[in-house]
Amino acid sequence: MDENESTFGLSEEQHTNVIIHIDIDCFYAQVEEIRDPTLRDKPVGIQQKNIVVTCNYVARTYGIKKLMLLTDALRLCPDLVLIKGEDLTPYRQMSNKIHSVLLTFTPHVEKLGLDENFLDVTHLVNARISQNNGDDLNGIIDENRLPGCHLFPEYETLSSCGCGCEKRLTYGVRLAREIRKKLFDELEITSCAGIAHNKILAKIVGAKNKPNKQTVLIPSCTNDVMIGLDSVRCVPGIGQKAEQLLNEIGVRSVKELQDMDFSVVQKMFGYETAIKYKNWSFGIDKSAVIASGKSKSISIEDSCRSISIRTDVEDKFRLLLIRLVNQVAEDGRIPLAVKITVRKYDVMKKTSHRETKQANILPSLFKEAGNGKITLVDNGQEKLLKIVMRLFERVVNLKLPFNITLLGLAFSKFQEARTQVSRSIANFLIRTADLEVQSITSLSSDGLQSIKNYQLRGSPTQMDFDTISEASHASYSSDISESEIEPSPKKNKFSFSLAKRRCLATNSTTETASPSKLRVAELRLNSKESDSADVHMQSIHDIKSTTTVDNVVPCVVVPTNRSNAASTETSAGAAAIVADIDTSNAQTSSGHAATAMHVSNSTTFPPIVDPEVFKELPFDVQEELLNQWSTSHETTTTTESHANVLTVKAIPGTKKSKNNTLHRYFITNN
DNA sequence: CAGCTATAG
DNA sequence: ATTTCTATAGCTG
Repeated sequence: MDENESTFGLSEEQHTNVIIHIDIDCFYAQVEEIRDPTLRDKPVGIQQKNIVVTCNYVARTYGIKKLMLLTDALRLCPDLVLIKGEDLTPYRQMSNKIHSVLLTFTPHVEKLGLDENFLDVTHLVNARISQNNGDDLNGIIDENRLPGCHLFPEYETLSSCGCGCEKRLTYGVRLAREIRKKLFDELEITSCAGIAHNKILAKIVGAKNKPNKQTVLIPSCTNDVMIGLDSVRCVPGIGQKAEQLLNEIGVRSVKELQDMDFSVVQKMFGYETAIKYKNWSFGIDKSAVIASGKSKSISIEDSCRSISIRTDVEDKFRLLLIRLVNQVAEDGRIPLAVKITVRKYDVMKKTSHRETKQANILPSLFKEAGNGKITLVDNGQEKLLKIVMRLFERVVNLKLPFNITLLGLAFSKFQEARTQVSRSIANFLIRTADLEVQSITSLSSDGLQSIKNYQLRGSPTQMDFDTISEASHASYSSDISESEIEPSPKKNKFSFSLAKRRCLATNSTTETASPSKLRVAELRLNSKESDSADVHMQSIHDIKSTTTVDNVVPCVVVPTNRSNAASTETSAGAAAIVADIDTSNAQTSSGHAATAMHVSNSTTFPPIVDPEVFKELPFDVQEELLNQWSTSHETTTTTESHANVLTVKAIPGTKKSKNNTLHRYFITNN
């Protein structure tokens, strides 16, 4: 079979899904018009620096376009009302409200920027079809005989492909109307919608009729839409670079991309990208609507003419930091990394070059502020600013002249705020266990997040949770001024091997009887697999598929996503692990502190918990902890320790032991 | 992992 | 004169 036909050919894709793309009309301008309704009949431009980034439709009648220079815009329209829009806070807030409204229809809502969303309404449509069997529908044409409702192509009398897509899309059209109506009724927001059987087509077709209109694509006319696009650049996902490359070999239209030899596309972009581009050119898009979760980073940046002295840099960073911390405070999660962005002035006509540096930061810089929000601790701002300036000095040599045209700050690696329980876990662990494990963060009941965040941080002393990170850090870093920066990954790796060596040594000499002195440093469980050989991360998937090692494998207890019934319906994996533990060993002199064990029937403890300590806790705390553990512990592994940690037999059953990266880690380190 | 690029709004 | 302010995914070392 010809690959071109089978993989990229026309009418390859099924029409079984119904996707709605929602695009808010002139988003920034609408937000401003809602704040000040007198703006509605005036030309309004949103200004960032000396650019009019967007404008309302009145302004567009003057010929004002997005990203137009301020001077050009004013020349076209001297009466243009300009609104400063450099701070995106009001737009972000409205964007969140919009997202919330959309979520009342379906959880399958994917954000694209502040003003666009994809909704996968397939399940809603199917539910309606099965409920009333389509009896209340007269078909897609009738459904579109309402103002603002369009077909693409407009003249088309529906030529059904016989797959039932007409009925599905008819309900999709109706849903889109309901969605847009709700946005208007509740938020006074007008929007455009595109309805189609995949994301790319929904987006493209939704732009056919604007503003405050909606358009549904007749699936059999997919190729008409694609061929009708002005250039390959109009295909969402094909950006400037790809367009330029394609133009260089004479490919400008979508049709020309369709007709390109696949091998040529592959040579230019690689196999995966070539497949995507080829498919897109035919209007085929197999990507799913991915529900947008919380943001993975929160950033802020400010461009400027030129900053050439250190104090100006520091002042700018301080202002950025204050604004950024406010955003993070609202978010409620605690960032574990900070990143700076610097754009140096250069006569580089190339891409506006940005340099970034990031450092890990300690969660103790933040504290809870109640109502799910957080704030900086008392001296947190100065400490952060110090870190930021140190990062800056890694980018810019202050002894040489410099010229900065943009500064940016970002927080990332978010962790759920410390809860009462995790605090108490940390506290009793620290005070009681001679095990030198200092903090366990985020043992929330949110399973997935727990997996990502569950980490054992190395730290040398027993102290109170809140002060420990600073003190602990002193031992990692010889540089005092760096004391708020978390050990970098390299340092972590370093300290880990150090710790390992130390515990081995300890072990073989005097302290054999005190195995819990093991320092577990920076054993992070990441949710993504990494293939690099020296990686010391272990994804939960790896662990789940960990198996079959015929001998003994090092393990660490990890939490995982579980239902609340976990204590009774213990998974096979967890049961196997617990059962395989040498319990006599566990309860006696060595290794008990790091051993998973049973308490009262089938409840499992994390290995680091001393049951004696546990019994001392208030009953409600006990209960909460047990509940959390039962919902979050499914699979079990433990660090190898040649005596410090009890070794546990691997889970028998699955077959991918070679892909066990944790296992590999120990092998490469031994 | 950190840092950079491409993409999108 | 590809500029503004963000956010994400993917590549590379």
